[in-house]
Amino acid sequence: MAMARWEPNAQQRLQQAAGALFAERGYADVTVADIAERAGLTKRTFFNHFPDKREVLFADAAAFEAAVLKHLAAADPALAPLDAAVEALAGAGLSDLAKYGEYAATRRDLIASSTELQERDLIKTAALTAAIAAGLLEREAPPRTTAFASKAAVAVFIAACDDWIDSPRANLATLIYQELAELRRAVCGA
Amino acid sequence: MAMARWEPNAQQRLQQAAGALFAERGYADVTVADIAERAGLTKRTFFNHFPDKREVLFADAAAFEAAVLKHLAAADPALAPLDAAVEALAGAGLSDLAKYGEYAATRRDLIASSTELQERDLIKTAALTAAIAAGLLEREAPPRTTAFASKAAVAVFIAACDDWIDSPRANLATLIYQELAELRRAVCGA
DNA sequence: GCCAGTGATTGCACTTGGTGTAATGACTTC
DNA sequence: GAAGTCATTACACCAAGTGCAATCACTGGC
Repeated sequence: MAMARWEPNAQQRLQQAAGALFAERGYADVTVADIAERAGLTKRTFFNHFPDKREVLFADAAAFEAAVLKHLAAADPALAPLDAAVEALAGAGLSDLAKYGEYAATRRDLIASSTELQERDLIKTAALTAAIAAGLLEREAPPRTTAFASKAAVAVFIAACDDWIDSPRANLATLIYQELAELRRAVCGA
Repeated sequence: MAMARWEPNAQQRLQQAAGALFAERGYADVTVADIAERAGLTKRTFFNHFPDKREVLFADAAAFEAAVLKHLAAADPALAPLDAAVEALAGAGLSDLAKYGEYAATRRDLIASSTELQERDLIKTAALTAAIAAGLLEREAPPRTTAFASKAAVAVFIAACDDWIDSPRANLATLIYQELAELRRAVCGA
């Protein structure tokens, strides 16, 4: 309250405060009031910016989804649905995910520590999958194909991201195509 | 082993009360106190039987998972991981899912109406997927293969269940293998 | 400089989900 | 009939989330 009440980046400040507090005490032992207080705001203001406590960790998922859709629309029309989806994810991941840097591992561990956060994570990737499926529909692919292809692409992407977090020196695109090969082996025989 | 203490089926009564109330007024407009009252119990007792409000709709997921694992352990060791997983899901689904009958559609619509319930549904299928992956590991399959094969099998099973709900006269096993063929087409080329 | 307007922030009261703890009730066993 | 067990209950409590009205900071017109 001693500070000026009108600092410009409320949303971002809340995200940073939440990230710091979660890293210190864990997700469950941090209250929304705590987060707001560290950001110099109030609980009520937190809920003006985020619909619930979990969402503060998933705010940029929408931007990533938009990036994937943009890459998907720009992908070579000759590509098969699965390949187009994988390429779109790779393209968006290379630019969008690189900035996460070392924070990615912390974030992954944090999500893994709370079933609440896992649930939110799952529904976010489900939304991404559905968006990709819709994007594939624009490419004259049959609905069932889009459903399976989008799910497969996202599964490959997530597996590759996990690989990348464990060894960040590797090239994400390379990891993605390795996992894609693994998927094809698992699904269509050795 | 006292069988009849008070009314013996508190858990079941709570599930039925919840199902009825959710069908009447929707998930969001029913409170836990409402459910408990209709079952002749208290809010506190509800939370003695279910860890939270959503879980009352997913109580039998554990039994289904156990059934799948049993079928998986009994599957032909010569089968490829994906085929073994699909067969296990088909076997468990045929016996366990048939008694849902017409309630299956209501339940699906209810879950579709609430993001809270979708999240819980997603984490339950994720748990099932992980269990299947662990079961496949027992069959000397490499870890990455088990991850992708279990995810693919569950995706196929869910797609087939959706088909079955829309046309319950069809044979679930047939639908499953049709969707499996669709998946292979989507992942490994036309 | 004064005044109205806009939008972010806040205070407050309230509902609901969920938990810890101690007490009560019903039923079994000795 | 006393002791013991276990489900149920009462009660108090915290945290998430919402609706609503009141501020606050800053904008522009005058």
